[in-house]
Amino acid sequence: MQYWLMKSEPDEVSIDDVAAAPARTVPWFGVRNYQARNFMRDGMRVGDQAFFYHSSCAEPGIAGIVEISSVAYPDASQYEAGGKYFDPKATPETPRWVSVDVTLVRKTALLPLRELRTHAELEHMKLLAKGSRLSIMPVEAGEWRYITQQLLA
DNA sequence: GCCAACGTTGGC
DNA sequence: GCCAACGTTGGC
Repeated sequence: MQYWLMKSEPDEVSIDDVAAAPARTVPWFGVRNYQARNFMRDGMRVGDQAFFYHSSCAEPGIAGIVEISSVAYPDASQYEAGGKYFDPKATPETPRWVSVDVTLVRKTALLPLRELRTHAELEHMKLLAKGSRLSIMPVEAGEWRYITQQLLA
């Protein structure tokens, strides 16, 4: 069992959007970074859990917990000509980008990035590293436990 | 809106 | 394969 953190702009897909989706499940689409893609494709297993993180918004932070509910499959948005996520080099025969499905476990009170930064126990989190911009990253088991038990209790 | 940090592209 | 130029991310 691996733990993850996944960033989404709430203007695009928020934790409430996941809660409102059929079966509380949405495809995670639009990842266009190879490292993040490889985490989805090679690292994620059905049943893994992830922090759902709101980024690029007034109050960035952890907004809930989701579970990975599918293995990786081709991201449909890469084929949508004219769309924001279109990739002219991707074809159905040789897809370049993948999605996984995520299912809501629970929405939480927002745990702001500002707050995360104040905990010495979390100082090594990849999320908090200077210049870190990855949209999908692994979370250490100890960090996961600390955040879920002490901060999202 | 600014800008630091990082990733990608493409000429050579 | 180098690296400058450019584009993107994302907090502030």
